[in-house]
Amino acid sequence: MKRQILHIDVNNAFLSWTAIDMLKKGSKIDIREIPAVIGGDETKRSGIVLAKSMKAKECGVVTAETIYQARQKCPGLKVFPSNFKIYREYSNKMYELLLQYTDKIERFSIDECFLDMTNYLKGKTLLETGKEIGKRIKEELEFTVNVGVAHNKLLAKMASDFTKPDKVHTLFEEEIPQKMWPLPVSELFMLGKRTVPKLHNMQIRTIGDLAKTNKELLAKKFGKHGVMMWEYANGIDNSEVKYIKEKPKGIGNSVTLPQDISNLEKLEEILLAITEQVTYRLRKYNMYASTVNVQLRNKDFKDFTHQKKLTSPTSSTKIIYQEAKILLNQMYIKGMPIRLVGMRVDGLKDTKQDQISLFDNIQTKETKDIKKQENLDKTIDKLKEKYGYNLITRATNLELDGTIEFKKH
DNA sequence: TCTGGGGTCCTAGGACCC
DNA sequence: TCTGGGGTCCTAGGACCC
Repeated sequence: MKRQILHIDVNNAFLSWTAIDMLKKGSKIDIREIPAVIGGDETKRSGIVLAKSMKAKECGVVTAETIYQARQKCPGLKVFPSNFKIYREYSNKMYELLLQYTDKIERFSIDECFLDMTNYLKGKTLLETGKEIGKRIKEELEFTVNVGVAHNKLLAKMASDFTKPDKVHTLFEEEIPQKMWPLPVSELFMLGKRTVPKLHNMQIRTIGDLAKTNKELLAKKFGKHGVMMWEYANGIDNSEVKYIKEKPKGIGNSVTLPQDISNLEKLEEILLAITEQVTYRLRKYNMYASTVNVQLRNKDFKDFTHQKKLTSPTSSTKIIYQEAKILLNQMYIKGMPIRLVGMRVDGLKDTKQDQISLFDNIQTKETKDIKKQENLDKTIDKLKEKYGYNLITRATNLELDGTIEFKKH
């Protein structure tokens, strides 16, 4: 039995949602109707395009390019800041609406959902249901979406990416040669800027070319990735709609610094601030990390990472920071100008799984200290929740003078 | 005033063990 | 004097997504 899958993709999500928010607050202009982008702050060296209006797109503005480049293409371009708090609200509103159709919804990102409509169609066709959803979102939530209609996730996602905005497209198996194969191979999901040139060298230019390429050849050249791209090009995808929210496998935070820093002590302060944010989120999940990873990016955009597996999983800020600091010191070459500092924890577990349980009531001084530290962390967390994240930080963070901006979760 | 931040998954090489 | 090979764990880096 064929599965019935819909993919819902909000058109220019960040820009549309900002536009609605501005209108609600009395703005006279709808930024969806002018050349506009949502972008980072150039003075903080994070000036890239996160979303663009149709008018900006017509100038040739693309997502993820610099605001500087976008302005060259589009003089008079208006730039607006992002606001993730309101994006989450609109994302949730859409999710609530979609729940009226099926409870098998995978929130693929803040602005994309997969719906498994198998056994939920109530006499309507999948296409009719997709159209109804698009219409209702437009009428009730005042933004538009593209809907992809297919029998697996890959094809639904490819379909929702056809012409935009406010469109519903089908991509059933028999439509693959006509609708998908003529597209440039770069349009295929999971083919990025590194792989596409390699395919071009093999004279593979369209998705159809890729579909007709020998699978074993691709497997030999690209490994698992090669098998996957061949299957995708042929419309094969058996993956399930993951409607049960999965626990995170890792949590990380990184900051691009307003200016390059070549001072180790300053880098350590920043690392501490980032670590506190990461371990706070870790404790909110009631999880424990088994590896610590530190990332540096130098002024030439070269990335360095060092990681270390811990002897036992922990959520303690102190222990994780101790490890992170060692990694930073191992990695940092004296005098190197650093553009970005990041840290993340991986190998997240629900329990500490350490030796305490094996040895029953025997508690060493060390395990008592860990317990003490974790209780202190929890107390600080509660204060942060009560008085706001920015007010409660360790003394050393105060010297940072606002260089680190925390997101509230 | 050129290039974000948060994720997941994969690969390759070295260490180590039997 | 000849100098294995398979398996697993750990680490660094890379590719891709939104």
